[in-house]
Amino acid sequence: MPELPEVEVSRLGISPWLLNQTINKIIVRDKRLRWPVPDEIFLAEGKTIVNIRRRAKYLLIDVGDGEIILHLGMSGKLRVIDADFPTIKHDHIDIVLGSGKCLRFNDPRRFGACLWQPKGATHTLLSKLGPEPLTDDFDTDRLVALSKGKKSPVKTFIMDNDVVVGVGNIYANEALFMSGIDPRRAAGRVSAKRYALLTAAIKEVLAKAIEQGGTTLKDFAQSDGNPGYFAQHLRVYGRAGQECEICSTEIKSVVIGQRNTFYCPNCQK
DNA sequence: ACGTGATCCTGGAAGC
DNA sequence: TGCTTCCAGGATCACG
Repeated sequence: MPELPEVEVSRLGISPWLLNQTINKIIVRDKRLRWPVPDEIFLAEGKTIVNIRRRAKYLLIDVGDGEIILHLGMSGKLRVIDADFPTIKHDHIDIVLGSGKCLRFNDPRRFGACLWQPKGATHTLLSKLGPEPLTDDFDTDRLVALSKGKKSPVKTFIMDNDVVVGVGNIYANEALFMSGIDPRRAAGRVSAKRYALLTAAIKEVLAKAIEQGGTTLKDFAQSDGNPGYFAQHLRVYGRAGQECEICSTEIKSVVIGQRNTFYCPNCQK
Protein backbone atom coordinates (compact mmCIF):
# COMPACT_ATOMS: atom_id res chain seq x y z
CA MET A 1 0.00 0.00 0.00
CA PRO A 2 2.20 2.74 -1.26
CA GLU A 3 1.99 6.01 0.59
CA LEU A 4 3.86 9.13 -0.42
CA PRO A 5 7.25 7.94 0.83
CA GLU A 6 6.96 4.71 -1.15
CA VAL A 7 6.10 6.64 -4.29
CA GLU A 8 9.05 8.95 -3.74
CA VAL A 9 11.36 6.00 -3.13
CA SER A 10 10.04 4.41 -6.33
CA ARG A 11 10.74 7.63 -8.20
CA LEU A 12 14.29 7.70 -6.91
CA GLY A 13 14.70 4.02 -7.71
CA ILE A 14 13.50 4.10 -11.30
CA SER A 15 14.89 7.50 -12.33
CA PRO A 16 18.46 6.44 -13.12
CA TRP A 17 17.13 3.73 -15.45
CA LEU A 18 14.67 5.97 -17.25
CA LEU A 19 16.28 9.37 -17.52
CA ASN A 20 17.44 10.25 -21.07
CA GLN A 21 16.15 6.94 -22.40
CA THR A 22 14.03 6.72 -25.53
CA ILE A 23 10.68 5.01 -25.22
CA ASN A 24 10.72 2.40 -27.98
CA LYS A 25 7.27 1.05 -27.30
CA ILE A 26 4.47 1.00 -24.80
CA ILE A 27 2.64 -2.26 -24.22
CA VAL A 28 -0.78 -2.18 -22.58
CA ARG A 29 -1.95 -5.69 -21.74
CA ASP A 30 -4.94 -4.58 -19.73
CA LYS A 31 -6.31 -1.07 -19.90
CA ARG A 32 -8.86 -1.63 -17.16
CA LEU A 33 -7.25 0.28 -14.34
CA ARG A 34 -8.90 2.85 -12.04
CA TRP A 35 -9.72 4.65 -15.26
CA PRO A 36 -9.29 3.12 -18.70
CA VAL A 37 -5.77 3.71 -19.98
CA PRO A 38 -6.17 6.34 -22.76
CA ASP A 39 -4.63 5.86 -26.20
CA GLU A 40 -2.89 9.22 -25.75
CA ILE A 41 -0.14 7.54 -23.75
CA PHE A 42 1.15 6.10 -27.03
CA LEU A 43 2.13 9.66 -27.92
CA ALA A 44 5.13 8.98 -25.71
CA GLU A 45 6.45 6.32 -28.09
CA GLY A 46 9.60 7.43 -29.82
CA LYS A 47 10.13 10.25 -27.34
CA THR A 48 12.92 10.68 -24.81
CA ILE A 49 12.33 10.82 -21.08
CA VAL A 50 13.62 14.18 -19.87
CA ASN A 51 12.35 14.22 -16.29
CA ILE A 52 10.57 12.14 -13.68
CA ARG A 53 8.78 14.03 -10.96
CA ARG A 54 6.24 13.36 -8.30
CA ARG A 55 3.11 15.26 -7.36
CA ALA A 56 1.23 13.86 -4.36
CA LYS A 57 1.21 10.12 -5.03
CA TYR A 58 1.36 10.55 -8.79
CA LEU A 59 4.52 9.89 -10.75
CA LEU A 60 4.97 11.99 -13.88
CA ILE A 61 7.22 10.81 -16.67
CA ASP A 62 8.03 13.80 -18.83
CA VAL A 63 8.75 13.13 -22.50
CA GLY A 64 8.75 16.75 -23.61
CA ASP A 65 5.41 16.80 -25.42
CA GLY A 66 3.62 15.71 -22.30
CA GLU A 67 3.75 13.47 -19.29
CA ILE A 68 2.70 9.92 -18.55
CA ILE A 69 0.90 9.97 -15.22
CA LEU A 70 1.24 6.86 -13.06
CA HIS A 71 -0.54 6.14 -9.81
CA LEU A 72 0.18 2.95 -7.90
CA GLY A 73 -3.20 2.77 -6.22
CA MET A 74 -2.80 0.45 -3.32
CA SER A 75 -1.29 -2.63 -4.86
CA GLY A 76 0.70 -1.22 -7.76
CA LYS A 77 4.37 -2.05 -8.20
CA LEU A 78 7.00 -0.79 -10.58
CA ARG A 79 9.98 -2.82 -11.64
CA VAL A 80 12.78 -2.08 -14.04
CA ILE A 81 13.64 -5.33 -15.79
CA ASP A 82 14.79 -6.67 -19.14
CA ALA A 83 12.06 -6.06 -21.72
CA ASP A 84 11.95 -9.76 -22.64
CA PHE A 85 11.61 -10.90 -19.06
CA PRO A 86 8.58 -13.21 -18.79
CA THR A 87 5.45 -11.51 -17.56
CA ILE A 88 3.55 -12.61 -14.50
CA LYS A 89 -0.09 -12.21 -13.56
CA HIS A 90 -1.25 -8.59 -13.37
CA ASP A 91 1.68 -7.17 -15.39
CA HIS A 92 -0.54 -4.59 -17.11
CA ILE A 93 1.82 -2.10 -18.74
CA ASP A 94 5.38 -2.05 -20.10
CA ILE A 95 7.26 1.08 -21.04
CA VAL A 96 10.03 -0.36 -23.20
CA LEU A 97 13.25 1.62 -23.28
CA GLY A 98 16.02 1.99 -25.83
CA SER A 99 18.38 0.32 -23.39
CA GLY A 100 16.51 -2.97 -23.65
CA LYS A 101 15.08 -2.54 -20.20
CA CYS A 102 11.46 -1.78 -19.46
CA LEU A 103 9.45 -0.21 -16.71
CA ARG A 104 6.82 -2.80 -15.88
CA PHE A 105 3.66 -1.89 -13.98
CA ASN A 106 1.98 -4.67 -12.02
CA ASP A 107 -1.24 -4.03 -10.12
CA PRO A 108 -3.42 -6.92 -8.87
CA ARG A 109 -6.27 -4.76 -7.60
CA ARG A 110 -6.19 -2.34 -10.52
CA PHE A 111 -6.72 0.70 -8.29
CA GLY A 112 -3.77 2.29 -9.99
CA ALA A 113 -3.84 4.56 -13.01
CA CYS A 114 -1.92 5.35 -16.17
CA LEU A 115 -2.96 8.61 -17.81
CA TRP A 116 -1.58 11.34 -20.02
CA GLN A 117 -1.33 15.09 -19.82
CA PRO A 118 -0.08 17.18 -22.73
CA LYS A 119 2.72 19.70 -22.22
CA GLY A 120 1.49 22.78 -20.39
CA ALA A 121 -1.76 21.16 -19.29
CA THR A 122 -2.65 19.90 -15.85
CA HIS A 123 -4.89 16.88 -15.58
CA THR A 124 -8.04 17.54 -13.56
CA LEU A 125 -6.88 14.95 -11.06
CA LEU A 126 -3.83 17.07 -10.32
CA SER A 127 -5.32 20.52 -10.64
CA LYS A 128 -7.02 20.80 -7.29
CA LEU A 129 -4.44 19.21 -5.06
CA GLY A 130 -3.26 20.85 -1.86
CA PRO A 131 0.41 21.56 -1.13
CA GLU A 132 3.15 18.99 -0.86
CA PRO A 133 3.67 18.12 2.81
CA LEU A 134 7.44 18.46 2.67
CA THR A 135 7.42 21.99 1.27
CA ASP A 136 7.01 25.30 3.08
CA ASP A 137 3.59 25.73 1.46
CA PHE A 138 2.35 23.25 4.02
CA ASP A 139 2.52 24.95 7.39
CA THR A 140 0.71 25.45 10.67
CA ASP A 141 -1.12 28.55 9.46
CA ARG A 142 -2.72 26.57 6.66
CA LEU A 143 -4.06 23.90 9.02
CA VAL A 144 -5.33 26.52 11.45
CA ALA A 145 -7.07 28.50 8.70
CA LEU A 146 -8.67 25.56 6.91
CA SER A 147 -9.82 23.82 10.08
CA LYS A 148 -11.85 26.76 11.35
CA GLY A 149 -15.35 25.58 12.20
CA LYS A 150 -14.73 22.08 10.89
CA LYS A 151 -16.58 19.42 12.82
CA SER A 152 -15.17 16.39 11.05
CA PRO A 153 -12.38 14.48 12.79
CA VAL A 154 -8.87 15.90 12.61
CA LYS A 155 -7.70 12.61 11.10
CA THR A 156 -10.12 12.96 8.19
CA PHE A 157 -8.99 16.58 7.86
CA ILE A 158 -5.30 15.81 7.41
CA MET A 159 -6.08 13.01 4.97
CA ASP A 160 -8.05 15.41 2.77
CA ASN A 161 -6.06 16.09 -0.41
CA ASP A 162 -7.40 19.62 -0.58
CA VAL A 163 -5.67 20.35 2.72
CA VAL A 164 -2.39 18.57 2.14
CA VAL A 165 -1.50 15.71 -0.18
CA GLY A 166 0.19 12.45 0.56
CA VAL A 167 -0.93 11.77 4.11
CA GLY A 168 -2.40 8.28 3.98
CA ASN A 169 -3.88 6.18 6.70
CA ILE A 170 -0.66 4.83 8.18
CA TYR A 171 1.13 8.15 8.53
CA ALA A 172 -2.00 10.00 9.64
CA ASN A 173 -2.23 7.59 12.56
CA GLU A 174 1.45 7.93 13.38
CA ALA A 175 1.56 11.73 13.11
CA LEU A 176 -1.45 12.13 15.39
CA PHE A 177 0.18 9.88 17.95
CA MET A 178 3.43 11.83 17.73
CA SER A 179 1.61 15.09 18.35
CA GLY A 180 -0.64 13.76 21.12
CA ILE A 181 -3.91 14.51 19.37
CA ASP A 182 -6.97 12.25 19.56
CA PRO A 183 -7.81 11.35 15.94
CA ARG A 184 -11.53 11.69 16.71
CA ARG A 185 -11.25 15.30 17.84
CA ALA A 186 -13.07 17.80 15.65
CA ALA A 187 -10.58 19.55 13.36
CA GLY A 188 -11.92 22.95 14.41
CA ARG A 189 -11.24 22.15 18.05
CA VAL A 190 -7.53 21.57 17.78
CA SER A 191 -5.46 24.50 19.06
CA ALA A 192 -2.93 26.35 16.91
CA LYS A 193 -0.20 25.18 19.24
CA ARG A 194 -1.13 21.57 18.63
CA TYR A 195 -1.45 22.12 14.89
CA ALA A 196 2.16 23.28 15.01
CA LEU A 197 3.11 19.96 16.59
CA LEU A 198 1.03 18.05 14.06
CA THR A 199 2.55 19.89 11.11
CA ALA A 200 6.02 19.06 12.36
CA ALA A 201 5.04 15.44 13.01
CA ILE A 202 3.68 14.95 9.49
CA LYS A 203 6.84 16.36 7.95
CA GLU A 204 9.04 14.32 10.23
CA VAL A 205 7.29 11.00 9.76
CA LEU A 206 7.19 11.32 5.97
CA ALA A 207 10.79 12.50 5.67
CA LYS A 208 12.00 9.72 7.90
CA ALA A 209 10.10 7.11 5.93
CA ILE A 210 11.63 8.32 2.68
CA GLU A 211 15.05 8.14 4.29
CA GLN A 212 14.46 4.60 5.37
CA GLY A 213 13.33 3.55 1.94
CA GLY A 214 9.67 3.65 2.59
CA THR A 215 7.51 1.78 5.00
CA THR A 216 7.05 -1.58 3.45
CA LEU A 217 4.03 -3.60 4.28
CA LYS A 218 2.87 -6.40 2.05
CA ASP A 219 2.33 -4.69 -1.29
CA PHE A 220 5.41 -2.63 -1.95
CA ALA A 221 8.41 -3.78 -3.91
CA GLN A 222 11.33 -1.55 -4.67
CA SER A 223 11.99 -0.67 -8.25
CA ASP A 224 14.34 -3.60 -8.73
CA GLY A 225 11.62 -5.88 -7.44
CA ASN A 226 13.84 -7.22 -4.70
CA PRO A 227 12.74 -7.38 -1.11
CA GLY A 228 15.34 -6.88 1.55
CA TYR A 229 14.05 -3.67 3.00
CA PHE A 230 12.78 -3.11 6.49
CA ALA A 231 9.46 -1.75 7.61
CA GLN A 232 9.71 1.50 9.47
CA HIS A 233 8.88 1.24 13.11
CA LEU A 234 5.20 2.03 13.58
CA ARG A 235 4.05 3.09 17.03
CA VAL A 236 0.27 2.80 16.79
CA TYR A 237 -0.72 1.61 13.32
CA GLY A 238 -1.81 -2.03 13.43
CA ARG A 239 -1.06 -2.27 17.15
CA ALA A 240 -4.55 -2.48 18.68
CA GLY A 241 -4.48 -4.43 21.93
CA GLN A 242 -0.76 -3.90 22.41
CA GLU A 243 0.78 -1.57 24.95
CA CYS A 244 1.63 2.04 24.16
CA GLU A 245 5.41 2.44 24.11
CA ILE A 246 5.18 5.64 26.11
CA CYS A 247 2.69 4.86 28.86
CA SER A 248 1.82 1.15 28.51
CA THR A 249 -1.88 1.89 28.05
CA GLU A 250 -3.59 -0.46 25.62
CA ILE A 251 -3.74 0.89 22.05
CA LYS A 252 -7.32 1.18 20.85
CA SER A 253 -8.74 0.99 17.37
CA VAL A 254 -11.81 2.72 16.01
CA VAL A 255 -13.16 3.34 12.52
CA ILE A 256 -13.05 6.95 11.32
CA GLY A 257 -14.24 7.78 7.84
CA GLN A 258 -14.26 4.08 6.98
CA ARG A 259 -10.59 3.81 7.85
CA ASN A 260 -9.13 1.80 10.66
CA THR A 261 -7.68 4.17 13.22
CA PHE A 262 -5.27 3.45 16.06
CA TYR A 263 -4.51 5.62 19.07
CA CYS A 264 -3.41 5.66 22.67
CA PRO A 265 -6.31 6.82 24.86
CA ASN A 266 -3.86 8.18 27.42
CA CYS A 267 -1.30 9.95 25.24
CA GLN A 268 -3.77 11.40 22.73
CA LYS A 269 -6.41 13.90 23.81
C1' DA B 1 -21.21 24.34 1.75
C1' DC B 2 -20.57 20.53 4.38
C1' DG B 3 -20.28 15.87 5.83
C1' DT B 4 -21.00 11.01 5.32
C1' DG B 5 -20.82 6.79 3.00
C1' DA B 6 -20.76 3.65 -1.17
C1' DT B 7 -17.79 2.18 -4.64
C1' DC B 8 -14.02 0.25 -7.49
C1' DC B 9 -10.80 -4.72 -7.15
C1' DT B 10 -8.18 -8.79 -5.69
C1' DG B 11 -5.49 -11.66 -2.68
C1' DG B 12 -4.57 -13.06 1.72
C1' DA B 13 -6.21 -14.06 6.25
C1' DA B 14 -9.59 -15.62 9.22
C1' DG B 15 -13.61 -18.25 10.24
C1' DC B 16 -16.50 -22.29 9.73
C1' DT C 1 -9.13 -29.59 3.37
C1' DG C 2 -11.99 -26.47 1.16
C1' DC C 3 -15.34 -23.26 1.15
C1' DT C 4 -17.11 -18.53 2.42
C1' DT C 5 -16.55 -14.06 4.42
C1' DC C 6 -14.06 -10.18 5.65
C1' DC C 7 -10.66 -6.74 5.18
C1' DA C 8 -7.30 -3.47 3.25
C1' DG C 9 -6.56 0.79 0.72
C1' DG C 10 -6.90 6.08 -2.33
C1' DA C 11 -9.79 8.85 -4.46
C1' DT C 12 -14.17 9.96 -6.60
C1' DC C 13 -18.86 10.45 -6.69
C1' DA C 14 -23.63 10.44 -5.01
C1' DC C 15 -26.54 11.73 -1.63
C1' DG C 16 -28.67 13.94 2.64
